[in-house]
Amino acid sequence: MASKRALPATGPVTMADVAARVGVSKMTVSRALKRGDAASARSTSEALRQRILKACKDMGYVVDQTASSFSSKRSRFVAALIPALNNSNFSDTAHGLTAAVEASGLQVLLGYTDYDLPTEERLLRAMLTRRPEGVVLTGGSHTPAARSLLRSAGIPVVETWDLLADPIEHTVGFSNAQATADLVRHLHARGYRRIAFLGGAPESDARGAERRQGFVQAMRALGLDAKRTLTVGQAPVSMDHGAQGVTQLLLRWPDVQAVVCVSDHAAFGALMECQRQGWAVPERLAIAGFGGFEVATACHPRLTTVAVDCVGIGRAAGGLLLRAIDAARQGQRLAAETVVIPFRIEQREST
Amino acid sequence: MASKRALPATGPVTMADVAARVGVSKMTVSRALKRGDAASARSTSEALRQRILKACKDMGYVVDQTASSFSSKRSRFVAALIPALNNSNFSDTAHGLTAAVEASGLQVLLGYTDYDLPTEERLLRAMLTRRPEGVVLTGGSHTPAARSLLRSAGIPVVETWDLLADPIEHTVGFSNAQATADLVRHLHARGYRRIAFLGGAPESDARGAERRQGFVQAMRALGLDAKRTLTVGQAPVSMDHGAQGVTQLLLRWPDVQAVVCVSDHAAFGALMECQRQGWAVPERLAIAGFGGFEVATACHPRLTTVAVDCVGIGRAAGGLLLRAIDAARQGQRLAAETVVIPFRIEQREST
DNA sequence: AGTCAAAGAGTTACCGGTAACTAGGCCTTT
DNA sequence: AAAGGCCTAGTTACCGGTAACTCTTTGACT
Repeated sequence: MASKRALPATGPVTMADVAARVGVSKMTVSRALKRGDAASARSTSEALRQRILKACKDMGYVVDQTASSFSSKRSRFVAALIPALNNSNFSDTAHGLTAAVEASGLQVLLGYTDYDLPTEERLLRAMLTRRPEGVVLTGGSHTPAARSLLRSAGIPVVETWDLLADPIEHTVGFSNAQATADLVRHLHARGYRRIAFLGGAPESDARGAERRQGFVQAMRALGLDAKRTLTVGQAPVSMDHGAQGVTQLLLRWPDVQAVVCVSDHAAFGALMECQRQGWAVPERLAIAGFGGFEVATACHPRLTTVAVDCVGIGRAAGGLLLRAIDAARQGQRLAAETVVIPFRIEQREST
Repeated sequence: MASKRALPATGPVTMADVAARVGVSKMTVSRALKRGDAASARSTSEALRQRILKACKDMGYVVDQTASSFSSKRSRFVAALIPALNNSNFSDTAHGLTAAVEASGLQVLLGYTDYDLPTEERLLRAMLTRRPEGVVLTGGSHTPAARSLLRSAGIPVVETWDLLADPIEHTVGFSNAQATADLVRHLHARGYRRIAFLGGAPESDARGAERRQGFVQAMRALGLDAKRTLTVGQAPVSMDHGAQGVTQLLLRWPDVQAVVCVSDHAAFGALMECQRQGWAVPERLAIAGFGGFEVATACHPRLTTVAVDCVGIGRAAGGLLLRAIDAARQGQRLAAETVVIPFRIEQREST
C-alpha cells in the first residue's frame, strides 16, 4: 500500500504551466492577462497576447486572485455593511455601490448587521482580515472597538444614509431628521394639526431615532403638541408593528388626525389595520410613511412617503470610495467629504 | 515599556513583528492564534499563548487572511448567488446559509444575478478567481460556460430552490410545480373551477415557468380548462405587474373565479387593484400568491399563499456544503444529495 | 533505569502571483 | 554613425503566512 497521492497533473493549472506551454516567462503571461487596465503602458505584443489568451482558455486556467492579492497588496474588493438584506432601501444602496465600483474591477463583499452594533463589529473584524481596499457602512453608530479597528486599518471609510455630526471620514446621505420635519410641515400645510409619530425603540435604530427627533422638533416649531409619539417593538419595525401601533394610537389619542410612521412598512401595516377596522384613510386618519418602498406605491390608498434615492446613495458612496482608494494608492489622502443626497416628499392618497 | 513605536514607516504589523516582540518564532504565533479549531493537538502552552494574544492586541495586529489563504490553500469562504437581494425569500435563504456556515469559520460572499444567466456566469467567473471552498446557486438554469466553470473548479456545488432533473451536484429545494399544483387542488376543493394563472415571461424566470407548468398540469388532471394563463412582464414580477395583470384578466375572461399568481408580490398588486376597482375579494375574484412574504400576511384581506421555509433552504444548503467541503478536505467526494424542503399551503381570507 | 510517546517550539521551504529592475532590438534624432 | 528612447520580454526577489518536518524536554510506564 502506502501509495502516496500526489494528484498528477489534475492539480489546478498555474500561470507557470501556461507560460511553459506558450514558451514564455510567467511575467509575460501576467502582463498579457492584466491588459485592459489601460494605465500601464508595459504590455505584450498583441499577437503574443492572443496566443497566451488562447492557451489559458485551452488549459482552463483562471487567475488565482488569492495569490494575486497577496503579491500585489491589492485585494480588489471593498466591504459593505448594511443593516439587513431584505430591506430594499439598503439592498438598493448595495446595488448602486456595486454598479459604481465594479467598473474599476472591484468586487463588493456584502455583510448585514441585523441592526446590531456588536454584530457589526464582529463582521467588520472578519472582513478586515481580508484586507479590503475600502469600507462602506450604514449609519454613524458603531462600537468604540469598531471605530478603532477602522482607524488602524488605514483604508477609506464611507458612512451612508445619515448626515453625521462626527463622521469617521466620508459621508453620503441625507438628514433623516430634516426629511421627517419636512413631512410634518407638509401635513401641516394640508391642514393636519394633531399629528402622531409611530416608530420602534430609539436605541435599536439610530435612523428611526433621528426621524422621531425631526418629528418632535418640527411639531414644536409649528407650535403643535408633539406628545403623540408611540414606540412599538425593536428595529426592524415590521408591518405587524404598524398594525399594532395604529390600534394603540387611536385608543390612546382618539383625537389624532394623522400619523407619521418611521417606515413604509409600519405605515402599510397601519393602513391595512385601518381597513380591517373600518377607519377611513385619510378621512378618519391620515397615514404617511418613509422610504419610498414599492408597497407604498402599490397599495390602496397609495401612501404618502419620503422617497429616498437609495441607489444614488450607493452610487455616490462608490464613486467617493473609488476616488479615495485612488488617492490612497498615490500615497495621498482624500480630504473628508460629505455628499448630500436629495429626498422628496411624495404626496399621495393616504394624506 | 513606553509605547514609543508610533507606527513607523513599516506599515501594517505582521506576524513576524509580533513574534519578535514576544521572542518566539512566527510559527508559534501562528499556532497560538489558530487555536480554537479544537481538532489540532499541535498547540502552544496556555501561558505563552496569552502573552502572544496580548502582544497582538497591544500592537494592533490582525491576521492577514490574504496571506493565510494563499499559504494554506483555504480561502475560508463560500460563494452564494441569488437572483436579487431585495427579494426576502432569497435574502432569507442567504441568511440561513450564513448562519449555517459561519460556525465553521466560513464567510459567505454574496452576489446577485438580477435574474440574468450571463450575469450569473460573469459573477461566477469573478468569484471563482478567489477560490471559494464551495458554491451555492439558486435554481438549475445556468449557461453552459458556467457549468463548465463549476466543473473544472472542482469544488462542491449546491443548487437551491428547485428540484432538478439534472443537478450539477447537490440540491436543496422543493418542487415549484408540485407546490402550485397543490395550491390549485386546494382552490378546487374550496369550489373554484374557472381558475387563472398570472406570471411573468417563462424564459426569464425558471421558477415562474415551473409554477406555470404545475398550474396547467393540475388543472388538466382535475378536468378543468387551463387556458386562462396570462403573461405580464419579465422577472422579477412586480406588484404593478399584478395590478396590470388582474385588469387584463377580468377583461379577457370575465367569468374567471380565482387567480393563482406567480408570487405574493403580483398577488398583492392584483389585490390592491381589485380594491381600487371595487371588485370584491374573494367574492368576485379569489387571489392566491406564492412565497409567504410578509406583505401577504399583513394585507387586507390576507392572501392565501404557499409558504416556503426559505431560511431552512439556506440552512440545509449550508449544512450540506459543510459536509461536502469536509469530505473534499479528506480527499473524498460526498455523493450527490437531494434535500427536499417542505412547503405549506396557507389558507387565508383572499380565497 | 530505560524506552517511548506526547507536547511544545523551531526550521525550512515553499504557495502563485507581481513589482522593480535588467537587457536586447529597433527606430528616431543629432 | 553614435546616442538616446521606446517597446517587449526576461530575471530576481520577494509578499506573510502555513505544512511538514525536526529537535528537545518532560512524564508515564514497563
